[in-house]
Amino acid sequence: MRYPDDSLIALKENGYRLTATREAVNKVLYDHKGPFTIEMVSDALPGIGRATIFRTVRLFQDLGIICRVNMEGGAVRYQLASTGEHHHHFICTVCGVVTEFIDAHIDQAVNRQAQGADFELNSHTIDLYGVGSCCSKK
Amino acid sequence: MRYPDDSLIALKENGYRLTATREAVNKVLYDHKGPFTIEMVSDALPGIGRATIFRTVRLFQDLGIICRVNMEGGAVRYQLASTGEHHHHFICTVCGVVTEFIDAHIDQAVNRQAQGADFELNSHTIDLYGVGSCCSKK
DNA sequence: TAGCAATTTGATATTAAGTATCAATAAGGA
DNA sequence: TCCTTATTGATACTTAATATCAAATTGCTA
Ligand SMILES: [Zn+2]
Ligand SMILES: [Zn+2]
Ligand SMILES: [Zn+2]
Ligand SMILES: [Zn+2]
Repeated sequence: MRYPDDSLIALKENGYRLTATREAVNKVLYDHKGPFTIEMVSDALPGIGRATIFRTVRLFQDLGIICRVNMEGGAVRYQLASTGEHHHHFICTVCGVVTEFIDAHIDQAVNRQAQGADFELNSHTIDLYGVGSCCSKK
Repeated sequence: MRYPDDSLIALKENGYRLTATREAVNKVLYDHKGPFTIEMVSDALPGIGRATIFRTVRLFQDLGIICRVNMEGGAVRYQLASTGEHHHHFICTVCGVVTEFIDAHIDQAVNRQAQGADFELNSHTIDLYGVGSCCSKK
Protein backbone atom coordinates (compact mmCIF):
# COMPACT_ATOMS: atom_id res chain seq x y z
CA MET A 1 0.00 0.00 0.00
CA ARG A 2 1.79 3.06 -1.18
CA TYR A 3 -0.62 5.66 -2.51
CA PRO A 4 -3.91 6.85 -1.09
CA ASP A 5 -5.81 5.24 -3.94
CA ASP A 6 -4.46 1.85 -3.00
CA SER A 7 -6.65 1.92 0.10
CA LEU A 8 -9.73 2.66 -1.95
CA ILE A 9 -8.88 -0.11 -4.37
CA ALA A 10 -8.39 -2.51 -1.46
CA LEU A 11 -11.84 -1.60 -0.20
CA LYS A 12 -13.52 -2.38 -3.50
CA GLU A 13 -11.54 -5.54 -4.05
CA ASN A 14 -12.74 -6.83 -0.72
CA GLY A 15 -16.35 -5.95 -1.29
CA TYR A 16 -16.51 -2.89 0.96
CA ARG A 17 -18.26 0.24 -0.18
CA LEU A 18 -16.34 3.34 -1.09
CA THR A 19 -17.86 5.99 1.15
CA ALA A 20 -17.10 9.63 1.71
CA THR A 21 -16.23 8.83 5.31
CA ARG A 22 -13.67 6.22 4.37
CA GLU A 23 -12.13 8.51 1.80
CA ALA A 24 -11.91 11.28 4.36
CA VAL A 25 -10.21 9.08 6.93
CA ASN A 26 -7.83 7.78 4.31
CA LYS A 27 -6.91 11.30 3.29
CA VAL A 28 -6.17 12.29 6.86
CA LEU A 29 -3.86 9.32 7.28
CA TYR A 30 -1.92 10.03 4.10
CA ASP A 31 -1.74 13.76 4.73
CA HIS A 32 -0.57 13.26 8.26
CA LYS A 33 1.98 10.48 7.82
CA GLY A 34 3.58 9.18 10.98
CA PRO A 35 1.90 7.54 13.93
CA PHE A 36 -1.55 8.63 14.98
CA THR A 37 -4.17 8.00 17.61
CA ILE A 38 -7.91 7.71 17.17
CA GLU A 39 -8.20 11.08 18.88
CA MET A 40 -6.08 12.76 16.24
CA VAL A 41 -8.20 11.42 13.41
CA SER A 42 -11.34 12.28 15.27
CA ASP A 43 -10.15 15.84 15.88
CA ALA A 44 -9.26 16.21 12.22
CA LEU A 45 -12.73 15.07 11.20
CA PRO A 46 -15.19 16.66 13.61
CA GLY A 47 -18.12 15.74 11.40
CA ILE A 48 -17.50 12.03 11.72
CA GLY A 49 -18.57 10.02 14.75
CA ARG A 50 -16.03 8.44 17.01
CA ALA A 51 -17.47 5.00 16.55
CA THR A 52 -17.07 5.29 12.82
CA ILE A 53 -13.45 6.32 13.18
CA PHE A 54 -12.83 3.22 15.26
CA ARG A 55 -14.67 1.09 12.74
CA THR A 56 -12.75 2.53 9.83
CA VAL A 57 -9.39 2.15 11.54
CA ARG A 58 -10.18 -1.45 12.35
CA LEU A 59 -11.24 -2.11 8.77
CA PHE A 60 -8.06 -0.55 7.44
CA GLN A 61 -6.11 -2.75 9.80
CA ASP A 62 -7.89 -5.83 8.51
CA LEU A 63 -7.02 -4.75 4.98
CA GLY A 64 -3.36 -4.35 5.89
CA ILE A 65 -3.40 -0.63 5.21
CA ILE A 66 -2.41 0.37 8.71
CA CYS A 67 -0.73 -1.35 11.63
CA ARG A 68 -1.56 -1.09 15.24
CA VAL A 69 1.50 -0.43 17.38
CA ASN A 70 1.71 -1.09 21.09
CA MET A 71 3.81 1.53 22.77
CA GLU A 72 5.76 0.73 25.90
CA GLY A 73 3.44 1.17 28.84
CA GLY A 74 0.40 0.10 26.88
CA ALA A 75 -0.59 3.15 24.84
CA VAL A 76 -1.73 2.41 21.31
CA ARG A 77 -0.72 4.07 18.06
CA TYR A 78 -1.62 3.39 14.50
CA GLN A 79 0.47 4.03 11.44
CA LEU A 80 0.19 3.53 7.69
CA ALA A 81 1.92 0.33 6.69
CA SER A 82 4.50 1.15 4.07
CA THR A 83 3.66 -2.09 2.34
CA GLY A 84 1.18 -4.88 2.95
CA GLU A 85 4.06 -7.26 3.66
CA HIS A 86 4.81 -8.95 6.94
CA HIS A 87 7.23 -6.80 8.91
CA HIS A 88 8.43 -5.76 12.34
CA HIS A 89 8.82 -2.44 14.13
CA PHE A 90 11.41 -0.07 15.41
CA ILE A 91 9.58 2.18 17.82
CA CYS A 92 11.26 5.41 18.87
CA THR A 93 10.33 5.98 22.48
CA VAL A 94 11.27 9.64 22.22
CA CYS A 95 9.14 10.85 19.34
CA GLY A 96 6.89 7.85 18.74
CA VAL A 97 7.93 7.28 15.14
CA VAL A 98 7.59 3.73 13.97
CA THR A 99 9.86 2.31 11.29
CA GLU A 100 9.39 -1.05 9.67
CA PHE A 101 11.92 -3.73 8.95
CA ILE A 102 11.85 -7.15 7.38
CA ASP A 103 14.14 -9.95 8.47
CA ALA A 104 13.67 -13.35 6.91
CA HIS A 105 16.35 -14.73 9.14
CA ILE A 106 14.46 -13.88 12.29
CA ASP A 107 11.23 -15.17 10.83
CA GLN A 108 12.92 -18.48 10.13
CA ALA A 109 14.20 -18.69 13.67
CA VAL A 110 10.71 -17.91 14.93
CA ASN A 111 9.24 -20.72 12.87
CA ARG A 112 11.89 -23.08 14.13
CA GLN A 113 11.07 -22.19 17.73
CA ALA A 114 7.40 -22.85 17.12
CA GLN A 115 8.06 -26.21 15.49
CA GLY A 116 10.37 -27.23 18.28
CA ALA A 117 7.71 -26.41 20.84
CA ASP A 118 4.90 -28.14 18.98
CA PHE A 119 3.19 -24.80 18.64
CA GLU A 120 0.95 -24.22 15.63
CA LEU A 121 2.03 -20.70 14.76
CA ASN A 122 -0.53 -18.35 13.24
CA SER A 123 1.16 -14.99 13.55
CA HIS A 124 3.81 -13.15 15.48
CA THR A 125 4.86 -9.65 16.39
CA ILE A 126 8.32 -8.26 17.02
CA ASP A 127 8.70 -4.76 18.40
CA LEU A 128 11.98 -3.03 19.14
CA TYR A 129 11.92 -0.06 21.49
CA GLY A 130 14.63 2.52 21.71
CA VAL A 131 15.91 5.75 20.25
CA GLY A 132 15.85 6.06 16.49
CA SER A 133 18.13 8.11 14.29
CA CYS A 134 15.22 10.59 14.26
CA CYS A 135 16.06 11.46 17.85
CA SER A 136 19.61 10.33 18.56
CA LYS A 137 21.68 13.15 20.04
CA LYS A 138 25.01 12.37 18.39
CA MET B 1 11.48 -15.65 40.46
CA ARG B 2 10.33 -19.10 41.42
CA TYR B 3 8.75 -19.11 44.85
CA PRO B 4 6.27 -16.71 46.40
CA ASP B 5 8.90 -15.49 48.83
CA ASP B 6 11.09 -14.35 45.96
CA SER B 7 8.62 -11.56 45.28
CA LEU B 8 8.73 -10.40 48.86
CA ILE B 9 12.50 -10.50 48.84
CA ALA B 10 12.54 -8.48 45.61
CA LEU B 11 10.35 -5.86 47.26
CA LYS B 12 12.69 -5.44 50.20
CA GLU B 13 15.79 -5.45 48.05
CA ASN B 14 14.38 -2.60 46.04
CA GLY B 15 13.35 -0.55 49.03
CA TYR B 16 9.62 -1.21 48.86
CA ARG B 17 7.65 -2.01 51.95
CA LEU B 18 6.34 -5.45 52.64
CA THR B 19 2.64 -4.87 53.19
CA ALA B 20 -0.28 -7.18 53.83
CA THR B 21 -1.80 -6.07 50.53
CA ARG B 22 1.26 -6.96 48.51
CA GLU B 23 1.53 -10.31 50.22
CA ALA B 24 -2.12 -11.01 49.49
CA VAL B 25 -1.79 -10.15 45.81
CA ASN B 26 1.35 -12.23 45.57
CA LYS B 27 -0.41 -15.19 47.11
CA VAL B 28 -3.28 -14.96 44.67
CA LEU B 29 -0.89 -14.96 41.73
CA TYR B 30 1.02 -17.97 42.95
CA ASP B 31 -2.10 -19.90 43.94
CA HIS B 32 -3.75 -19.20 40.62
CA LYS B 33 -0.87 -19.80 38.21
CA GLY B 34 -1.59 -19.12 34.55
CA PRO B 35 -2.59 -15.85 32.94
CA PHE B 36 -4.78 -13.44 34.83
CA THR B 37 -6.55 -10.14 34.46
CA ILE B 38 -6.84 -7.33 36.97
CA GLU B 39 -10.49 -8.28 37.33
CA MET B 40 -9.59 -11.77 38.49
CA VAL B 41 -7.23 -10.50 41.15
CA SER B 42 -9.71 -7.88 42.22
CA ASP B 43 -12.48 -10.46 42.50
CA ALA B 44 -10.23 -12.70 44.56
CA LEU B 45 -9.45 -9.83 46.94
CA PRO B 46 -12.68 -7.90 47.48
CA GLY B 47 -11.22 -6.00 50.41
CA ILE B 48 -8.51 -4.39 48.33
CA GLY B 49 -9.18 -1.37 46.17
CA ARG B 50 -8.93 -1.63 42.40
CA ALA B 51 -6.37 1.14 42.19
CA THR B 52 -4.12 -0.72 44.58
CA ILE B 53 -4.39 -3.89 42.52
CA PHE B 54 -3.27 -1.92 39.48
CA ARG B 55 -0.46 -0.32 41.43
CA THR B 56 0.73 -3.64 42.78
CA VAL B 57 0.59 -5.33 39.40
CA ARG B 58 2.59 -2.51 37.88
CA LEU B 59 5.13 -2.70 40.67
CA PHE B 60 5.48 -6.45 40.23
CA GLN B 61 6.01 -5.87 36.53
CA ASP B 62 8.75 -3.36 37.26
CA LEU B 63 10.38 -5.91 39.54
CA GLY B 64 10.27 -8.58 36.83
CA ILE B 65 7.92 -10.79 38.80
CA ILE B 66 5.14 -10.73 36.27
CA CYS B 67 4.90 -10.00 32.54
CA ARG B 68 2.26 -8.12 30.75
CA VAL B 69 1.02 -9.99 27.70
CA ASN B 70 -0.79 -8.34 24.82
CA MET B 71 -3.39 -10.68 23.40
CA GLU B 72 -4.37 -10.49 19.75
CA GLY B 73 -7.05 -7.87 19.45
CA GLY B 74 -5.64 -5.77 22.25
CA ALA B 75 -6.81 -7.45 25.43
CA VAL B 76 -4.23 -7.55 28.19
CA ARG B 77 -3.22 -10.44 30.41
CA TYR B 78 -0.62 -10.76 33.08
CA GLN B 79 1.28 -13.84 34.12
CA LEU B 80 3.95 -14.77 36.59
CA ALA B 81 7.33 -14.78 34.91
CA SER B 82 8.88 -18.18 35.41
CA THR B 83 12.24 -16.49 35.82
CA GLY B 84 13.41 -12.93 35.86
CA GLU B 85 15.32 -13.56 32.64
CA HIS B 86 14.63 -11.93 29.32
CA HIS B 87 12.30 -14.15 27.30
CA HIS B 88 9.60 -14.27 24.66
CA HIS B 89 6.08 -15.66 24.52
CA PHE B 90 4.05 -18.40 22.95
CA ILE B 91 0.46 -17.30 23.35
CA CYS B 92 -2.25 -19.88 22.84
CA THR B 93 -5.16 -18.08 21.23
CA VAL B 94 -7.53 -20.87 22.23
CA CYS B 95 -7.07 -21.06 25.98
CA GLY B 96 -4.93 -17.98 26.63
CA VAL B 97 -2.03 -19.84 28.20
CA VAL B 98 1.31 -18.11 27.81
CA THR B 99 4.53 -20.09 27.65
CA GLU B 100 7.96 -18.54 27.71
CA PHE B 101 10.95 -19.28 25.56
CA ILE B 102 14.48 -18.01 25.33
CA ASP B 103 16.37 -17.80 22.05
CA ALA B 104 19.80 -16.20 22.09
CA HIS B 105 20.00 -16.61 18.35
CA ILE B 106 16.96 -14.44 17.75
CA ASP B 107 18.16 -11.89 20.27
CA GLN B 108 21.43 -11.63 18.41
CA ALA B 109 19.64 -11.08 15.13
CA VAL B 110 17.51 -8.42 16.77
CA ASN B 111 20.59 -6.61 18.01
CA ARG B 112 22.12 -6.82 14.57
CA GLN B 113 19.03 -5.28 13.02
CA ALA B 114 19.13 -2.43 15.48
CA GLN B 115 22.80 -1.75 14.86
CA GLY B 116 22.31 -1.82 11.12
CA ALA B 117 19.51 0.72 11.42
CA ASP B 118 21.38 3.02 13.76
CA PHE B 119 18.73 2.35 16.36
CA GLU B 120 19.71 2.55 20.00
CA LEU B 121 17.87 -0.50 21.27
CA ASN B 122 16.54 -0.45 24.82
CA SER B 123 14.19 -3.40 24.85
CA HIS B 124 12.16 -5.62 22.60
CA THR B 125 9.18 -7.94 22.68
CA ILE B 126 8.50 -11.02 20.60
CA ASP B 127 5.08 -12.66 20.81
CA LEU B 128 4.03 -15.77 18.92
CA TYR B 129 0.31 -16.39 18.53
CA GLY B 130 -1.17 -19.75 17.67
CA VAL B 131 -2.40 -23.02 19.13
CA GLY B 132 -0.28 -24.57 21.79
CA SER B 133 0.09 -28.23 22.64
CA CYS B 134 -2.34 -27.42 25.46
CA CYS B 135 -5.09 -27.11 22.85
CA SER B 136 -3.93 -28.89 19.70
CA LYS B 137 -6.49 -31.42 18.50
CA LYS B 138 -4.06 -34.09 17.31
C1' DT C 1 8.11 -0.34 72.43
C1' DA C 2 6.31 4.23 71.55
C1' DG C 3 6.69 7.83 68.27
C1' DC C 4 7.33 9.59 63.76
C1' DA C 5 8.24 10.47 58.93
C1' DA C 6 7.52 8.43 54.75
C1' DT C 7 5.16 5.09 52.11
C1' DT C 8 1.07 2.87 50.95
C1' DT C 9 -3.82 2.46 50.59
C1' DG C 10 -8.92 3.18 49.49
C1' DA C 11 -12.48 5.86 47.79
C1' DT C 12 -13.59 8.49 44.29
C1' DA C 13 -13.32 10.82 40.01
C1' DT C 14 -11.49 10.91 35.60
C1' DT C 15 -9.27 9.59 31.17
C1' DA C 16 -8.95 6.65 27.38
C1' DA C 17 -9.75 2.76 24.20
C1' DG C 18 -13.08 0.32 22.38
C1' DT C 19 -17.79 -2.10 21.72
C1' DA C 20 -23.07 -2.46 21.41
C1' DT C 21 -27.44 -0.78 19.79
C1' DC C 22 -30.42 0.84 16.54
C1' DA C 23 -32.82 4.08 13.73
C1' DA C 24 -31.57 6.98 9.85
C1' DT C 25 -28.80 7.46 5.75
C1' DA C 26 -26.04 6.39 1.69
C1' DA C 27 -24.02 3.13 -1.94
C1' DG C 28 -24.30 0.70 -5.84
C1' DG C 29 -26.40 -2.87 -8.75
C1' DA C 30 -30.62 -3.95 -11.47
C1' DT D 1 -34.74 5.46 -10.58
C1' DC D 2 -35.58 1.92 -7.09
C1' DC D 3 -34.41 -1.28 -3.70
C1' DT D 4 -31.61 -4.05 -0.84
C1' DT D 5 -27.85 -3.94 2.00
C1' DA D 6 -23.99 -1.76 4.02
C1' DT D 7 -22.72 2.09 6.57
C1' DT D 8 -23.14 5.82 9.79
C1' DG D 9 -24.02 8.75 14.02
C1' DA D 10 -25.68 9.35 18.43
C1' DT D 11 -25.72 7.41 22.57
C1' DA D 12 -24.79 4.46 26.16
C1' DC D 13 -21.82 1.24 27.99
C1' DT D 14 -17.54 -1.53 29.14
C1' DT D 15 -12.93 -2.19 30.52
C1' DA D 16 -8.19 -0.63 31.45
C1' DA D 17 -5.75 2.52 33.71
C1' DT D 18 -4.30 6.93 36.07
C1' DA D 19 -4.94 11.11 39.36
C1' DT D 20 -6.03 12.97 43.81
C1' DC D 21 -5.80 13.19 48.53
C1' DA D 22 -6.99 12.18 53.21
C1' DA D 23 -6.45 8.22 56.24
C1' DA D 24 -3.99 4.14 57.52
C1' DT D 25 0.22 1.40 57.76
C1' DT D 26 5.13 0.42 57.68
C1' DG D 27 9.83 0.45 59.08
C1' DC D 28 12.90 2.71 61.76
C1' DT D 29 14.83 4.56 65.71
C1' DA D 30 15.23 6.81 70.08
ZN1 LIG E 1 12.39 9.45 17.21
ZN1 LIG F 1 8.17 -11.81 11.37
ZN1 LIG G 1 -4.01 -23.53 24.83
ZN1 LIG H 1 14.62 -11.17 23.09
